[in-house]
Amino acid sequence: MEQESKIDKIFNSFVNNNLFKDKTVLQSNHTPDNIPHRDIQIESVASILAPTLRGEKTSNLFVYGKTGTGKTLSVQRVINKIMKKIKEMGNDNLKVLYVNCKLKKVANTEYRIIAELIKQLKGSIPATGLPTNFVYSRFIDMIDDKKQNIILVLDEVDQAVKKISDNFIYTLTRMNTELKNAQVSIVGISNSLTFMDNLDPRVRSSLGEEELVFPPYNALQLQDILNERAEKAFRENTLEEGVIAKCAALAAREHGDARRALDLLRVAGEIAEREKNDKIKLQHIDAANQKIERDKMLYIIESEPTQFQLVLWSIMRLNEKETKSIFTGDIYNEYQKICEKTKNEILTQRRISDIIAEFDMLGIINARVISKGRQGRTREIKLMLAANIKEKAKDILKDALNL
DNA sequence: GTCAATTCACATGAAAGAGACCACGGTCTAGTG
DNA sequence: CTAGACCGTGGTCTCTTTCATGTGAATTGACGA
Repeated sequence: MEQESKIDKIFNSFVNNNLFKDKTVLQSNHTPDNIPHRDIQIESVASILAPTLRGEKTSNLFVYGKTGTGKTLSVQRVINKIMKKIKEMGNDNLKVLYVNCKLKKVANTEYRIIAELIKQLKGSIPATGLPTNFVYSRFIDMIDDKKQNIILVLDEVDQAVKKISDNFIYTLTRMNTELKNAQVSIVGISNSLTFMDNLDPRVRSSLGEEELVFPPYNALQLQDILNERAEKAFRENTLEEGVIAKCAALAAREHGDARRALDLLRVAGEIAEREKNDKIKLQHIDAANQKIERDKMLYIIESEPTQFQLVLWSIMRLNEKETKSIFTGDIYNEYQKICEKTKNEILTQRRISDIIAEFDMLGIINARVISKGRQGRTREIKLMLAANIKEKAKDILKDALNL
């Protein structure tokens, strides 16, 4: 991995000999040496997790913050430091297990989360086919075979809880009572600030022994971050005046998402490069902003299952025909017609209702539940795709559905 | 005109089924010594 | 005798159906002024 990134570095600097010096610095998997404006948070995390150095159990920690506020990065930084320190001190009674609950393949269900944990302990467990309790006890056996401390980092727990239910966290927090030798501390990381509120009180009290909030970056802080990275990423004098400020301003509007800011800068660079410009200009940022939005949407649409695409196609057709609002019933009728034409199986209205709700979540449509009095209750739906995306999306759907 | 009851067209929830996937253990078969 | 092929059983996982319940305001119809 590390070798590969080095090779990338070389290739990047030779092949595109104009703007980028090292594009990897701007990519989302890059781990910077320095995390600006997060000193307080990092210190807090460090002081909370410090007892592990003496082999004590730490309080469970819960970290909130919107995407791109450096939560994962900061926690990982502290943990790396701890591991290093532990190694210096010469004991190996500490293990850190990190699971990202958002990654579908890795951890979409209780079973898979535990399976992933076991895998990280160098154990092997089949991807499916075993009873969940069995996997649980296997995990407990594995960590309880000697006296040791386990730090369990659950990234994006809110996703897992939404998918599974909160009693799996409860089980995890309760695990200590079953363990004779080992001790487990849990670090939960969540994007949602309200996540804790609708949690079982038992879970809340045990998981939230310590809480830490990562506030969004403001535009100035984002500028610092961007400046630092841009220096490594680009050759000298490739940034036009105000480019960084603009990136920062745009990203600050998106709840201070640093990852977004870096993406903007990188994509802007790529666009400028493709245009054979020797400088990144302000207009490239705008183009990048649009492109990111557009690519994201199109990618989502493309990778959606057939039934979802059929529903979206129905919505788009209605959107063209009708100038008035669209309602669930209209969509279902249109959808049925299209299914018959394309010889697809017709799902029930109940299901379509859920699919529509999911499109709403994705931001492709905007659905509002309204009551039309005697005409019943329904969703009022608006397509939220910009005109240039719409055309492209239509092509994708036509292609995917053989229309 | 006013007020409460009614009613529509879905929303929203819970539970359960279908079918794909997989592990495990047992049985069968063919190849080996 | 043993390795591998081939079941049957029992588990998970995702998508879906079925059944049940909820809901907000336009409409209705009774009522009184």
